Amino acid sequence: MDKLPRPTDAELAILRVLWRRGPSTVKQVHEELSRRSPSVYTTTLKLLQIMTEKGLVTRDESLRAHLYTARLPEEETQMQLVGDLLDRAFEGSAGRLVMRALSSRPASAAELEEIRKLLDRLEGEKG
Amino acid sequence: MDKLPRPTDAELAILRVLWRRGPSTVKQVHEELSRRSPSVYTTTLKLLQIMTEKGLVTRDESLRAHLYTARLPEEETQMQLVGDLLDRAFEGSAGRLVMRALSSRPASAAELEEIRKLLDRLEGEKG
DNA sequence: TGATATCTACGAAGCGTCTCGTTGACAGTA
DNA sequence: TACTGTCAACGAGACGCTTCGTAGATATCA
Repeated sequence: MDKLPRPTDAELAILRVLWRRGPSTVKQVHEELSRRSPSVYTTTLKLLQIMTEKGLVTRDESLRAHLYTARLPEEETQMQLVGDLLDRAFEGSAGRLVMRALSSRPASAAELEEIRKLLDRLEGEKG
Repeated sequence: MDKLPRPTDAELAILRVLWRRGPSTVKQVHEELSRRSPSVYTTTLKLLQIMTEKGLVTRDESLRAHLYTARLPEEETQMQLVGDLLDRAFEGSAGRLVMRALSSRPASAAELEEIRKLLDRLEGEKG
């Protein structure tokens, strides 16, 4: 039953807050978001309601201030988003996406090392 | 003057056709798209008109059947899209995006090798 | 010339996203 | 009880995306 829709930009911003903070009230999410760009409380509320309908978040109504939680962990959503972009713009080729990512942004030496290890592991599997 | 907007899904599908075929008429783009999912000619036309307004494509009107061309090459658009995703879902960390991409889709041995070479080059630059 | 095919242009409609104002429920406090 | 603050719910409006129907211009051909 569970094909969750791709989150929109505004929804993703909310998910980032929920991943960082864990279960949060509308007020908490709103304060976090308003720190970067001021907005109105009810906008955040409305988005969380829509996200609940879509299944992107779950809601605990046992307290007066409802608690919202991201339904999928950050890693899973990231994989979904990357897979999506892969199909839409890279004809499914992960290799080319990686090339573009590494060319467009510098990665730290530690990250590069980690990627190298992942490559070793992947090539080992094929081996 | 040139901050082009991020192309939508339908727009990206059209851009893919233009990158593959080069300058094309509405009819050619539409036939290519309809192969995968049937649609109406004027839908493709309307999208190309909007994309012209946005600057995503340019139009050569010298012939009766106008010729549309992608304004940016595929590589550049791909870098823009990856950078966008990086900011929206990976807090700017290219390393983590690469990890997710490689974990979520198998890459060919040749691609892995190419990535390895890129890593060598990048680490060489850092010295 | 007149009929037909091929194009572009235009506008509207359905839908989703995002924002915001208003209302009403509920708790705490004087 | 009355006042105040906090919260969710609801609905409307603006905008963008996508689709499509229709109209009008232009070429082709009998």
